[in-house]
Amino acid sequence: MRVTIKDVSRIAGVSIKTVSRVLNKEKYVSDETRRKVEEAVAALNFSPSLAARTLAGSRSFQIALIYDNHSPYYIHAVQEGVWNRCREEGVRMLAQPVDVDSPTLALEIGGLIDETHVDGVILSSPVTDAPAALAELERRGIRFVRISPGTNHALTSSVFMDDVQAADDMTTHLINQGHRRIGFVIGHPNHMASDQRHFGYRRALDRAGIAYEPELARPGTFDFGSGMAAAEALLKLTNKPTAIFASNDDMAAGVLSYAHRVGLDVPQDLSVAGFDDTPLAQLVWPPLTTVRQPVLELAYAATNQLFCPDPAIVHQRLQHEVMVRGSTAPLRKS
Amino acid sequence: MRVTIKDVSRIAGVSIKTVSRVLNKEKYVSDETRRKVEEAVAALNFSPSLAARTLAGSRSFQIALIYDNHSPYYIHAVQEGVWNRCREEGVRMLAQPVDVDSPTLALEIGGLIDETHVDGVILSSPVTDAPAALAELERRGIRFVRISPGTNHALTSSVFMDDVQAADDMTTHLINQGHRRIGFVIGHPNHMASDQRHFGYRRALDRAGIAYEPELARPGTFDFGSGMAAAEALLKLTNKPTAIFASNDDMAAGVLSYAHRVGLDVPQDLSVAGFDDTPLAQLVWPPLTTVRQPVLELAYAATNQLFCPDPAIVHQRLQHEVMVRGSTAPLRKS
DNA sequence: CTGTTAGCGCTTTCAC
DNA sequence: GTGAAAGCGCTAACAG
Repeated sequence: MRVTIKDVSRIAGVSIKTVSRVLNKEKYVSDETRRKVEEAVAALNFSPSLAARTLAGSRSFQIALIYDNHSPYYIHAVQEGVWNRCREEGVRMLAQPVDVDSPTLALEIGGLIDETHVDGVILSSPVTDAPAALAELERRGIRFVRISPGTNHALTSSVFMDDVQAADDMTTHLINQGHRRIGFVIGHPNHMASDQRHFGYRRALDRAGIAYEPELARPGTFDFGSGMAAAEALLKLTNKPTAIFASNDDMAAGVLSYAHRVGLDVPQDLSVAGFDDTPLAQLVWPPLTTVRQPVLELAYAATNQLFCPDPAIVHQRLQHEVMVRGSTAPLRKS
Repeated sequence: MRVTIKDVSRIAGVSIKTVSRVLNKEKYVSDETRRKVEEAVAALNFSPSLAARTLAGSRSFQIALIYDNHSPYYIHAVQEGVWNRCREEGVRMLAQPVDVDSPTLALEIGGLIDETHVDGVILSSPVTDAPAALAELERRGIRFVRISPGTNHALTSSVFMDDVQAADDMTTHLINQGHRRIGFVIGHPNHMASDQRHFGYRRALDRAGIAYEPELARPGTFDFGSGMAAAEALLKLTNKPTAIFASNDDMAAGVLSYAHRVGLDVPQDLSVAGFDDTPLAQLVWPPLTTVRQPVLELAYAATNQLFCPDPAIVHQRLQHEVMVRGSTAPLRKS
C-alpha cells in the first residue's frame, strides 16, 4: 500500500538506516550512496510519514501558529509570512485559532502540543499577552516566538515594531497639517498595542503643547462598526475634531463611512488616518493615510527566529523597527 | 516526560487497551470502568499522541484544506467554516495554500497526503477544478469534497451555490431598476465561477431582450486593481454604461473607487453591484449591492459532508442553493 | 466486557 | 561510512 523507507532501501540496495540518513541530510554518507538513495526516493515518489518520524524521533516537523484575531487581512498576512518561512524549512504550519478569554486557553494549548508534538509555537497578538498561554508554554519549556507582543518584549523571543513611535509619528503628521483637535479611536482592550498607540497619540500632543482631552479619545474594538460608532460620538461633539486617527484600518474605514453618511467631504471637512496599512487602506475612498505595520515581514522574521535563533537582530521597516530577540539554541537542537 | 496511555492505565487500574477504548468512544466498556479511565485522563491531563494514533490506526484525525485564493475575506470565511466543523469532530485542520498553476501541484498534494496521512481533503476553488489535483486525489482513492467547484458538480462530493442564477438575478435586478447598458467585470479565468457568472449576466440580458455587447464585458482577476482598470475602460466608452456589475466584491470596490476618483456620484450617476457579500461590501461607500455567497455555510457543509456523507442534501441559502452530493460511506469507515 | 500480542514507519543507540 | 536491534505510543486482531 504505502511506500515506506523499506521499499526505498530495497530499491537503493542499502539499509533503512542509510535511507534515514539521507532523508535527514546527515553527514557521513558517501556521495555514491546518497545518489542511489535519492534516485530511489524519486522513482518511488516517496514521502516519509510524519507520524512515524515524530514518534521515533525528537522532532515533529510541525509548528503551531496560535491567534485570536478576526481581522481577515491581518491574519492572512501573518499566515502567509509564517507559511513562507515554514515551506523553506520543510516544516508544516498548524493554524490554530483560539479565544484568549476562554478559561480553558492553557488546556487547549497544552492539548495541542501534546497531541501534535509541535517543535515550536508562534503567538500572534493578543495571545502574545495572555498570561495563561505564556505560563503554559514556559512550563513546558517549548520554544516559542511572539509577533507584536504588548509587554516584556525582551522577556521572550519576540518580533515587533514601535507602536508608540508610529502613533506619535502619525499624530505629529496630523498636527503638522495644522490640526489642533484630533479625535482618536482606541483599539481593542485585549491588545496591548492599543495602549501603546494611545500613548503615542498623547505623547505627540504633549510635545506640540496640545492638551489631551478625554472626550476626543473614544473606545473601539478594532472592527468597522466600532469605528463608525466612535466617529458618530466624535462628530456630535459641540467642539468637533478636524481629524480622526483610528488605531487600525478597519476602524478608520468605519470612521470614513460615517463621515460620508453624514455628508462630510473627506479630507476637506475631516482628515481620517488609520494604522496597519492593510489593503483596506486602499479600498476605501479616499485611500487612508495609514501607518504601515509590516505584518508579513514580522511573521516571517518570527518564524525564522524560531528556526534559527539569533540573540539580537534589528530589521528596519520604514521608519519603524522590527526587533528580534531570543535565546541562542537553535530549534532543531530542542 | 510525556504522559502516555500507560500512565493512564496504571492510575485507572485497567489495561491500556481499555483506555484506548474509552478514548475512541467504543462500546462495550462498563460505565464504572469508563468513569475510572475518564478520571485518570483528567487527573493526568492526558492528550493522546496523534502521531502514535495515526501510525497504529487507520485514521489520522486530520484533514487538509487546500486553496489558492488570495482574497483574505473569502479564505478567512472558508477556514472558519471548516475549522468550526472540525472542532466539533475533534479533528485538526491543515491549511494548505498552493499554486494551481504549478507543474508540481499533484506532487505537492500527494506529498501532503503521504506525510500527514490526512483522512480527507477539502478543495476550495479554483483548486476544485485543477485536473492534476483531482486526478491525484482520485488515484489515491482518498475522500474529498469540493467547495464551489466550477465543473461536474455531481461527479464528486461537492458543495456549491447556483452562480448562474445568482448573476442572472443580480442583472435582472439592475434591469428592473431601469438600466439598459450594464457593464460587467468578468472574474479570474482560473475560477470556473467566472464563466458561470458571466453566463448568468448574458442570460438575464437575453431574457430582457437586451443585446449582449462584448465591449461592455471586461476581463478581471478578482482583485481590486483589475476592477479599477475595468471601470476605467468602461467609463471611457463613448456610450457609457449606467451600471456596472462586477463578478466579486473586491473588483466592485475597485469600480467604486475609480468612479469616485473621476467625480461620479454613486449610485446617482452609476450603479455598482458586487458578488460574494464579503464584509468589503459594507466597508466601501456606498455599501455595495451584492449577491450573497454563503461561504461560511458552504465550508461548514462541505466539512460535514466529509465526516458524515449524505447522498443528496439540499440547503437553501437566500434565493440560491447549496447542494451537497456524495458517496454514502462515512469518513470514519475509510 | 476486558486483556494480550504484534506491529505501524520511522529514529535512536550502538555495533561493525 | 554503514547496518542491526530496540522501541516511540498507540490501535488491530485476536483471545478470553
